[in-house]
Amino acid sequence: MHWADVMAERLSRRGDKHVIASGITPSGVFHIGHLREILTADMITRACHARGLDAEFIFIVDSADPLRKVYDFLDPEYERYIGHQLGTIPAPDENGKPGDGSITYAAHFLNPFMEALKQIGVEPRIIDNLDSYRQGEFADSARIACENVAEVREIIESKSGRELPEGWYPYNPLDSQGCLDGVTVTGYEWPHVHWTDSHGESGSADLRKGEGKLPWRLDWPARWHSLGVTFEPFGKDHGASGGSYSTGRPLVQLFGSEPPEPLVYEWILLRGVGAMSASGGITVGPLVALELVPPEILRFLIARNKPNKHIEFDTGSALVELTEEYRNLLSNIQEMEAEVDSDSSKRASTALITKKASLLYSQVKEGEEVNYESRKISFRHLAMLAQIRSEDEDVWASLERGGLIESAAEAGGELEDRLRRMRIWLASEHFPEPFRLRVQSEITDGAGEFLVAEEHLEYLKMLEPLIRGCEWKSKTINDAVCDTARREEIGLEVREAFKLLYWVFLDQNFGPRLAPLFHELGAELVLVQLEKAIDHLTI
RNA sequence: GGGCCUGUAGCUUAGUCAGGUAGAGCAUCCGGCUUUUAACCGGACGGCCGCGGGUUCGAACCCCGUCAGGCCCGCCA
Repeated sequence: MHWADVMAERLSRRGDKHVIASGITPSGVFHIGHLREILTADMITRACHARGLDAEFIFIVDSADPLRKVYDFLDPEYERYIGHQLGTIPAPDENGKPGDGSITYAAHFLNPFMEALKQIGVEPRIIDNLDSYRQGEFADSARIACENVAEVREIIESKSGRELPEGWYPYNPLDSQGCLDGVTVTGYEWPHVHWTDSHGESGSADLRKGEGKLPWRLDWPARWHSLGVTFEPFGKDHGASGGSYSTGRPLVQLFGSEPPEPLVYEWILLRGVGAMSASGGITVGPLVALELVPPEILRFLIARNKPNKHIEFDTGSALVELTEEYRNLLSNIQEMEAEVDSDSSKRASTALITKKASLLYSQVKEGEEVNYESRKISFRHLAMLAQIRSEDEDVWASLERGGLIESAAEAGGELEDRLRRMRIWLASEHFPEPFRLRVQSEITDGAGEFLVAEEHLEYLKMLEPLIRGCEWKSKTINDAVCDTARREEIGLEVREAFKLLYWVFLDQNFGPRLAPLFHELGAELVLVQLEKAIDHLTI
């Protein structure tokens, strides 16, 4: 069974109504790792729906979290906002300096991510944590915490094995400047927490009005309590024994609710770099990846990997492999289905069911049939066409000739979208070099090693005038290349001729159809390079 | 110190929760196709399932131990 279905099954034993939560702090640029959090929750929500459960997916934005430090991408001016809540401070401008405040720090980083989520088919109910505080959603939990300080302290200290500092209090009031740091709680009397701050000011925070917040280890269970969360996936940082999930369990019970079902997921690692970090600036944004491949590929990245496996990712070869695997699965799944039936092993049928589910959960629209349209056209093929054909029409024509599509009309929609993204990928730094056609303007060492035989020179000498004189069409170019090789006085195998030309033009002994490539390169460029090859052999 | 996750073919891995002959993709090699879509089709090669014990008629799977890698217990998904 697919991991999302396994989880949904477990949830169905718990009840029929579920609130599936997911939360992220918008402290910096969102990255692919955050996508795992969201998509894990999204897919399990869908799996719940598939088995008739009433499940709602909510995405909690931690806008109430304070700025911890001045990250590398921020100007030192942000020093004065440390300890201030992300939903109350200004977004950085393009230089990392605090902006004019027309958009908050939290919204600045959240908005592009929301756009990516929309494209990727995830539309959760958004809950702004700062708003929740201001609307008093946490008042109940905060009151219980403040009335049971010793017990809360005991739970956290015993579970985490960590000693809390002397003045620790289960509620952090905002100080006179709106900062959460350096505030000392001096007393509590519902609904107020009294405090003094580092500026010598003192005051009272109303628990019902968001004049402060719960520290993380209480904030989390308080959300579970107020929203009735029954399931939440979280990164392994929270999952360790003594981590915030294990202290959250008894705390949410203290608030009067049952803890949600957990699911710990592993990190996505940037190949050759390590873990991604929003605050450390090592990221691949979901929007960047979305520019390069269709959204179902990114969903597939999450769907095909079990949550407890780490994922190695990059925007080059890893994306290519993923794209190819998706396509291969599309073209094989129906065949596999036909083969796997009653007489198959349990193993084979389990594998099939899991793979089908991976495809299903990769579809952008929930419940939509798997789209098989693009299965015949591989990444390699499309990448090659996109490189030698600058006009989309020519790409469609080529696909049509190859029998990969019925007609150019079929190219609309998804294929057109794929090609568009492929062109962006090609133009970017992310495109993997081995797939890039490297059209040569000199005779490379590799080509030089190949170009040794007398026939090679004869062939090129005879080809050159034909190329020069022929009508610049793929057909005539191709005829010139092949007919020349076949002439008796040359006696070169056609295959050998192609190899020769691939070496001269691409520095490798194979390549895409040569004639369209020449056509695309233009007569002038082709002739210059041919002459260089002739010169090389003549010396 | 405490805990979590991972370890299966050269690489990526499925199968572990419900024990029943170890599967796939990529790569490699061979063959087919040959006015060649680095395509496509067919085949081969390749695994003491980290290691040691135990339970069982039977273990990649369950139990105990052990080694290795990654990570957490400081609010980085």
